Amino acid sequence: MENVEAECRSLAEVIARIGDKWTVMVCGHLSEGTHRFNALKHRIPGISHRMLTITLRGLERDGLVARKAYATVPPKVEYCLTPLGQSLTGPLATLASWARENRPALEQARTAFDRRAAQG
Amino acid sequence: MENVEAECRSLAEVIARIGDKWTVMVCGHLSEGTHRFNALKHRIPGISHRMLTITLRGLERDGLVARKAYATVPPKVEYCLTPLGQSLTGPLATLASWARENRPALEQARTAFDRRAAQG
DNA sequence: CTGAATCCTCGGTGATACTG
DNA sequence: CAGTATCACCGAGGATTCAG
Repeated sequence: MENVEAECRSLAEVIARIGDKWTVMVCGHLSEGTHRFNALKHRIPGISHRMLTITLRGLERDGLVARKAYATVPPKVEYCLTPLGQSLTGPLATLASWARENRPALEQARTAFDRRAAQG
Repeated sequence: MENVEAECRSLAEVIARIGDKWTVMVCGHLSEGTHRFNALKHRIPGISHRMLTITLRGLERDGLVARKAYATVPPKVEYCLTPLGQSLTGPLATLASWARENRPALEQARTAFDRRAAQG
């Protein structure tokens, strides 16, 4: 790594964008394919109606998610990843692999640290 | 991608952990090598004394950063990445590359979206 | 120089109700 | 079914001060 400064800034930008509470979850589920609003809401435990709307708006604004509304009654709106959004799933999967492989190490370090802190 | 559910959860965990305002910055600079507290503080524009302390504590707790204190006057404390922390820089660099390559597309999508929203 | 504690502000988030 | 608006809450983060 030579130009750490520039890498850091752009990385920090992306992390700031996708680092909120729900964005990665939404992206992950949309990487499976197109989903309707309520389908997403049902698949993502704990997300509120409002936050799903906001999260999808943000992703749509950044060109990562495409929204398709059908003028039917009742309304039907489908969301899917754009090519740009799909290109992000690769790097995210890399990070996810690291996460799965190293989660035990993280938890072990955490409990060890807390035990040391508790004892002094 | 078959098991999206599990991948999502572990990924969301890591994102939640490193997705705060300063962690990636600190990791990035420590990936260059060992640094003292004030060195980090000066290299990371805008970070407060308090937040640098908290961020480093969190990283140390998770076993990503090692802290070495010298019993001198004045005190001298050095921070560096652990092997676990170094193993994270790979996936992060992948994400950083994506960020640098696609930042123009993101900004373009954003302005286009905002223009559409402004006009109706 | 490094770190801990306190106070305070602000924005993200959730609950709810209403609209088309 | 999908989206918007309003209110209230809570915690992240900044400024400051004190300690070792």
